[in-house]
Amino acid sequence: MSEKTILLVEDEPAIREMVGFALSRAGFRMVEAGDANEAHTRLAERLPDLVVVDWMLPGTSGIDLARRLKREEYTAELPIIMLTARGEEDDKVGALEAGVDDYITKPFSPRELVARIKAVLRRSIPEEQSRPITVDGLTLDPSSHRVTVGGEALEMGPTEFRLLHFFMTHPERVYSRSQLLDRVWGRNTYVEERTVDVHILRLRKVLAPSGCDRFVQTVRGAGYRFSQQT
Amino acid sequence: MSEKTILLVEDEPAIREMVGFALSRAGFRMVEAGDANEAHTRLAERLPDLVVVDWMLPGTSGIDLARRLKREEYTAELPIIMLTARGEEDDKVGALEAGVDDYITKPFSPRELVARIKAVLRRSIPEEQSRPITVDGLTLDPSSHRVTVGGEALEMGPTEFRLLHFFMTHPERVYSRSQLLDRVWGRNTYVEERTVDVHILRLRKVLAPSGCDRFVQTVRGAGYRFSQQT
DNA sequence: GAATTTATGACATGATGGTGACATTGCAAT
DNA sequence: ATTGCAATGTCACCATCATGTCATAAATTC
Repeated sequence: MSEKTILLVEDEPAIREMVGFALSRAGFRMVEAGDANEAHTRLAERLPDLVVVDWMLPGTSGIDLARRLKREEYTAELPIIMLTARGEEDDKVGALEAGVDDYITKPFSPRELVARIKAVLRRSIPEEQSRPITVDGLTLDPSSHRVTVGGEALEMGPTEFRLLHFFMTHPERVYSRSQLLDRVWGRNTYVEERTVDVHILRLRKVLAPSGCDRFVQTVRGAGYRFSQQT
Repeated sequence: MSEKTILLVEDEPAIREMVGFALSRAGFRMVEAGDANEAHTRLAERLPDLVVVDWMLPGTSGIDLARRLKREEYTAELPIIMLTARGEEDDKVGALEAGVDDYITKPFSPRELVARIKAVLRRSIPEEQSRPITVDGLTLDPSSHRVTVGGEALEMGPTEFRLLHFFMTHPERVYSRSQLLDRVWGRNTYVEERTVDVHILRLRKVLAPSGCDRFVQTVRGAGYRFSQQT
């Protein structure tokens, strides 16, 4: 089994260190973020297998972060474990509403956290998100965050990766620029529609040498489409 | 794209003016209401594309208004953006519970409001109902925005596509040029009736190689018809 | 054959998408 | 701090495409 990646969103360095130690000893790779903003940056770069979020965070609270993650298509399936303060019943209710998979009450032992992580990972179907997708030689593997064509790896930016990922999981269908912004960039981002063009261009440039750019098709007046047919 | 109408429910004239200016500059039409009652009157007259409601209103509060709108079938699908006071966490929770689509914390910049409005409008575009339609080998698939005959893709302009789409969903019936203009071009477009002829011609040219142009029939003195029969 | 209606080719104009360049930002290495 | 770098969003410019209109040819009706 490949090494699982855990994203820890926690502002206290002491807890970060403790959890980090426990996770690495348990064979997990850990990515850290000090607040919700940083968490989004990390998520855009590479999707972890699970997120551990502290309830109390500077700026956007952990619960808001969790809600946002569940709302975005790209991160909706991501399991979340929340760290809550002792005995805050309200927290639990809120957390469950936000679609959190499990929560741990502070103070907790590293051992318990690891156990819960394993339990959540076990029950969440890893296939759904991380199975590689192949279209006519072009393979995208979400778990290793890699795109290959004929064994050759392709280099691209995070946004292009997410764009291609979305396309390959939703082929043979036109998406307007607006829809792509919603579903690839996220609902709370406000960027120009034409920005989509530029990223389509960048994606095509990467795919061009292998000829796979033929899958990324312009539908004039409607948007873009990922299709195997000409 | 047609001009979108925004209903602003806000009691403070200063904010009304500011928002009004920002909206008109962004190409929106704005309708104003000072309280919940007035809002209902405006809604009865004409349904806007989106409602912006202040949390604090004289009489019925904004949150109650939002709840009411979501409860009524006529307005249930209407996107709502709520203006909340600074940092009132309770507001956010209540707003989300009431089915509000987004909320902005005062003070806000007009620019941000416009951005949010656009984002909400973007996401609330209903998924176009889209089952592929086939008539004797000729298939039109709205979701992939593609026309094929015997697996072979046909290329055509957006207007021809819409025209064919309309025809295939309304077969065996004659439509006059003005009816076609209304239903394919839109109610408030002003083009020559003869223009229809030209697009019929263009559509036929695309369909001709496969012989499918036989479906597009001229009914002299009446208009055009899409029919499987000769 | 004259009148009416439709088909068709050509064309100006506007809309749309592709593309290179650039400013900005955040991060990593120095 | 400073520098370098990669990613990203925005813009301006250009090529191409789509559209509406017209003039004229062809077809149909009387």
